[in-house]
Amino acid sequence: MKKICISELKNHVGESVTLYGWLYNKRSSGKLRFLILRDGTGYLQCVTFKNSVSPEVFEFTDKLTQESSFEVTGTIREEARATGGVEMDVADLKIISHAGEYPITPKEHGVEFLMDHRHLWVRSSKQVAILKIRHRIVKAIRDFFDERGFTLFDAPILTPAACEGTSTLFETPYFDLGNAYLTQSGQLYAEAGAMALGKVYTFGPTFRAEKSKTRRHLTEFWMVEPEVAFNDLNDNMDLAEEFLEYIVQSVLADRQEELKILERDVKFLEAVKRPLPRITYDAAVEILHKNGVEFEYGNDLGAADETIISNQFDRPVMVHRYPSEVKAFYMKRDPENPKLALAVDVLAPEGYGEIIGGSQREDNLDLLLERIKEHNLPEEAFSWYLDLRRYGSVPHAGFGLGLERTVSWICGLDHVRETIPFARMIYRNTP
RNA sequence: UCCGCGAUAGCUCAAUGGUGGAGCAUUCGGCUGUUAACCGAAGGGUUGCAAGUUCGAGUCUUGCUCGCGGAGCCA
Repeated sequence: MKKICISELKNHVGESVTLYGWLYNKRSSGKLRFLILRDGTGYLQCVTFKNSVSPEVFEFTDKLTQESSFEVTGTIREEARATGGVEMDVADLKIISHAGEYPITPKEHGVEFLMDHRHLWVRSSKQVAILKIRHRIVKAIRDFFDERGFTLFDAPILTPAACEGTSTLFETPYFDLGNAYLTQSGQLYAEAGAMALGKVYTFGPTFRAEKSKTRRHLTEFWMVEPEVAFNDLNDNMDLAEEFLEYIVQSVLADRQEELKILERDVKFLEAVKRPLPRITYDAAVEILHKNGVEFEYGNDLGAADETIISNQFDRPVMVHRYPSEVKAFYMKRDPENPKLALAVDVLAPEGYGEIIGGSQREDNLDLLLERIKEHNLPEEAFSWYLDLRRYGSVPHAGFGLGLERTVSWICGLDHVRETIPFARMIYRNTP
């Protein structure tokens, strides 16, 4: 027999069906029991009258504790008073497994307690909604690139050295070859892929051993990084804005119910349409000065600065052409002003900060060698990367989008720890 | 690493230096339409750890541990 789930019930009104799931909540009133069943696809109120079931079944309803698993059979009926629009009149019920006292009650809990019970917290309705939106965003990311002729080009997670040289890396012994490091970016490998396949993207976990302790940071997070041969900075920004529009509009099209559960004000999301505003770093600094911020030209933008800048716009804003000194070694200099890098950061609205960082890459061998020396990076570790400039170097560009920051922004959350099933942070690696 | 805040029942929080309470959860009882249901009752405590001040410390002082928020760094 084909199993039916709660999300399909609108097609089964008037039928008798059997459902499997867990008890989300229960209310009782004399000879009446309201059992809220959840099965991962939705919630259903199962109404049990004492007179319409056997005494044994009615007794079961009192034994069902929160999160007990059970099988329930009954008739599906349209019901305006029910949240999902349908209800079940229970005819039969079997307990699959009785749950002990469940730690997460319908009342409020603190962050520490919930994170300690993350393996159970993911059952809660808001967490389920967030994880479904995360999945939809991941699908949008894959669809977007797949539909545009990109090839998925998986980068290694164990790497011999720093990709960018700046951040701290997680280190692990690697047989007789000394230490290996968990990747902080697949980008350099993606560049090799772009020279082979033209348009590629990497999508996988990324690791930063920085002692960051903010609502925007995880030590393990997912990043998607497209890299395109023959693209310049403008092409890169065109791609980024089309990409962001596609992601947000996909979620709006398919995940309205989940956004409602999260009480997300979708007007901020509906505004995410091309073109996205593009301003230079110089213009961004001007905005800061106009708002009375004492900002020294040449510094990188801080979190508070990003919020002030993004608050000027109703949609994500692209800030491009940063001082090259605050950016990575592989970024190409602006031919019209060598003090600037052909970099672009995309700042999400509502103070969510940087969700994309990208650039046109330095394609000249000699200049790249110079940069590696300036940054005191070990040249031999980058010899394979330099080969990309020795054998048919071309202009190319790409960017990285942080998945969890994007989910956090689209869901309107106040911390990225809820955007991934099991967050890894500086003071937490359990459960 | 630095700055700020915090730790009291299973959970969320109260308690003027003077007998540690409430709501939820649990158990029992009541209710035929509940929406974090409601009403009644019961059980539940080494106040994060260690020392100090005091006749007396959950409360004041010092140290430690753990957590939360922010900065820097970044996606």
